[in-house]
Amino acid sequence: MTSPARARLLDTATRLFYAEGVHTVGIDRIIAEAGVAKATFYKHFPAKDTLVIAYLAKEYARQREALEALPGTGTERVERIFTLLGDLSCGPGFRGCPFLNAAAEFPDPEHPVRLVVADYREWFRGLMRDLLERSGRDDAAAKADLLLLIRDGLAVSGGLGDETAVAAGVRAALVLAA
Amino acid sequence: MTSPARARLLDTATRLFYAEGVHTVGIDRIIAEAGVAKATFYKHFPAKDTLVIAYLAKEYARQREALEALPGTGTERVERIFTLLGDLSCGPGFRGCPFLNAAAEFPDPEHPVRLVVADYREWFRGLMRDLLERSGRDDAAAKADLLLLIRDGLAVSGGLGDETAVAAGVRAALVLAA
DNA sequence: CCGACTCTAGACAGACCTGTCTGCTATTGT
DNA sequence: ACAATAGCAGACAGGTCTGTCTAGAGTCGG
Repeated sequence: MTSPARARLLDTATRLFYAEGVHTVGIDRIIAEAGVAKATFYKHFPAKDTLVIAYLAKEYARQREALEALPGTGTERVERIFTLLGDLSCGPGFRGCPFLNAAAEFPDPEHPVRLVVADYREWFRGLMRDLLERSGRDDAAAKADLLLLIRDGLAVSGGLGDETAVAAGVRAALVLAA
Repeated sequence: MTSPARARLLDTATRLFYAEGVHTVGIDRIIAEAGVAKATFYKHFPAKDTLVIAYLAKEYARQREALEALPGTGTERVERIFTLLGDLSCGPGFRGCPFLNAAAEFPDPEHPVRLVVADYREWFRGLMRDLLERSGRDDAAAKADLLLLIRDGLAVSGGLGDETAVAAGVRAALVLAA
């Protein structure tokens, strides 16, 4: 189903979009670094926006798999998730949340890119609420909202190289889940 | 010292940069909406980056004045600040934090734009720490880190139209200050 | 009244952008 | 063997971007 050229395009776009932003990276550069002809690119992706959406959708699926595959149930998994997020946010090559970075470049809230971002956030919020409820926490919905907000803060702080704020956010999330 | 043309340029740039992003708004549009000739623009701002930095510096000064002029001392003012931030984040025309939005468009952490963003965040963190210390809170530094992270989360959530997350963030900040 | 200064209007260069199109080659299924 | 498919290479059009430049109009202090 997925051709090697398409996969190379998506991988290259993922790397460049995340590292340098969506608007600053042009099609020419993506096809050059992917080693793909321009006509081939436009065969697989009718427009650049399509590629951006594919990039975010793939990232969404990747995170979903990663977080849902973590061991533990209920708040135990919440703790694992935030510990992992904190480590990633301080790790090399971290440049913030791909969804938040993309949203900052697409001001129109009705744009498909923004809809993927909204989907991602709703999924994360629901995951938090389910895990909290599974451990019998009251106010699971409100706590899930706060965990989502802390997640955003971790991504921002990590992307700006503020490791002490990341540590504070992880601690707060662990307290909230405990 | 500041000419009317320069002020008009900066005001127009502030409006457009905040509403639509830095890279998507071109010089031509700014000078057209400001009613200023191109040569005049390049006389006041040698390059577009200069205008971006002036935009952020002015926003920095504006927020600094606004928050430092709020009544109350210590944690009382922290509470006022986060209540205000929460209201603004849910208000009309809110499109996220101008510093975080700009940072997302400038990946190089050494870029002058990023340095202004870092300055702003350090000021906010220091303000929080001072206010907490003034009220005799222990772990003022750690709490200030968390308040900064919550501030980031408020801006992100508000910018994405997530009012419930904003409310959760404000509640958490008030609890933290109490 | 004059020289310095600020501003307007807009042409222009050079680069870069997206997206289309034409040829050509290699592979693969029937 | 042959047709269909996938891909490569690159020219091209039409637009937008930043930044420079020319030419002239208005203003104000001395």
